Amino acid sequence: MGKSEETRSLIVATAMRLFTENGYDRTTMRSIAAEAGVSVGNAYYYFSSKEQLIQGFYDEIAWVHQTAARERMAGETGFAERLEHVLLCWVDTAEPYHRFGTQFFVNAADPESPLSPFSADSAPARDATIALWREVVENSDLKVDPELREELPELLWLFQMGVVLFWVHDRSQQTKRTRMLVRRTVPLIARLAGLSRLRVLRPITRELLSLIHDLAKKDS
Amino acid sequence: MGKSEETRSLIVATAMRLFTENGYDRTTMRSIAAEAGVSVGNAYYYFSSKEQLIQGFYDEIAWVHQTAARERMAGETGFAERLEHVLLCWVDTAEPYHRFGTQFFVNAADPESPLSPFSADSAPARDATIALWREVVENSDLKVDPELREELPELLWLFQMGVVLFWVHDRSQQTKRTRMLVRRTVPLIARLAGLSRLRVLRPITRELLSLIHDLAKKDS
DNA sequence: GTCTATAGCAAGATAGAC
DNA sequence: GTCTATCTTGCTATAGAC
Repeated sequence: MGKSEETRSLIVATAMRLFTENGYDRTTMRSIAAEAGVSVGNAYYYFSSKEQLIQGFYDEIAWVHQTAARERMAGETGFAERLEHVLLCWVDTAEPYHRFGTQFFVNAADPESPLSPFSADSAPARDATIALWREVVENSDLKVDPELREELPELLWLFQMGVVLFWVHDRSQQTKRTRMLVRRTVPLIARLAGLSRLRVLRPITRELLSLIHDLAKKDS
Repeated sequence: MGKSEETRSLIVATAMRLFTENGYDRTTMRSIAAEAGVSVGNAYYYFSSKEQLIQGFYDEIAWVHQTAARERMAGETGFAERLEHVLLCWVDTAEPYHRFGTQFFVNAADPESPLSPFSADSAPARDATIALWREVVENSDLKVDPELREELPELLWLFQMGVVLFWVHDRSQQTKRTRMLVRRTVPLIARLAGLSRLRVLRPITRELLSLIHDLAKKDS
């Protein structure tokens, strides 16, 4: 690891520590620089803004979650069970950062921000997560409309974003409410996915898939 | 209108203009004050922060939307039609502010912020909007499980928040994509609501209602 | 209670020297 | 790559006019 890399990661690590200790807003660039033993200008040499420091945090949490989730659902074939494992695993992984994590995800809500989960910059992280969801579906015993099956990983990623949004607003102890949300919506989703082939629901399923397809088009 | 009211609305109007022209971030309190011909101190006398200026914007847009929406769905009894009217009416009302509106809704995403649609400060505006949704349901010909009917206004408000979230990220011309989303999800929602009494879906409906009920509890 | 003027702080960000 | 000095801007404080 060159000097450059070293300074960079020193700054990130210091920032993460101060963020967890004092919160995002109350942690100043000055204090990060001072604590890391570098100048403010140097910190800005590596990170073009305070927000940019957050990307490092995202990548790490995503990485930890994916490894833990794969381990946790290994051997399990029930779709609902796999779904629940992955989501609860995320809640567990993110738990220590909940206090200041909210600040982070607020910044991520800005569509212009490279930190947005929908942004081009987030594409690698997003794709990696969707790949995880594809594994959830493919190695499960789920019986579902083949076309829906194809779209399911992306839809589950979207649902995960919804869970994150709920989690951000969750003020209960140990984010119990988010856990409840997960535990009780997961069976509903699994049930609905299974029912999607039913005669009465078939047209709704098709129209939903067609809509998603049309919305995904880059033009229009 | 007294002098106080006049100054207040002058400041809001100026701020709105500058926000639309230059964006939220690039508009400084100094420039707002200068352009409105008041001192910075005076601006802060009326609005405790730059964010606070946004609340005025919210209130105005909500007011305009509600009046226009009531007019637009008057006489219409079809549930899906009424739903579509109200949502498309919102998209129309918000259209001129889309460019900088995103900046606003980002601030609103902060759960700690009084600007959050879930905050206590937003309760009056939220209740007014939910009341509008209650009218949508009640004066329609919708046949639906009575318990679901009771919760429907709040659920529709939540759906509206989802539409807003989509709208914020919508970069298409005249927010065509959001309009498409509305036009095509509305029939699905109406259909699903109607089907909620079906034997296969009944348990799902009940469980969903029970979950919402439990999540709404303040404790836990 | 409404408003001006001005000085100043804190903190994010930048310029330019080395 | 790194630093010091400086700028910008949200926000506060004060003192006083009407």
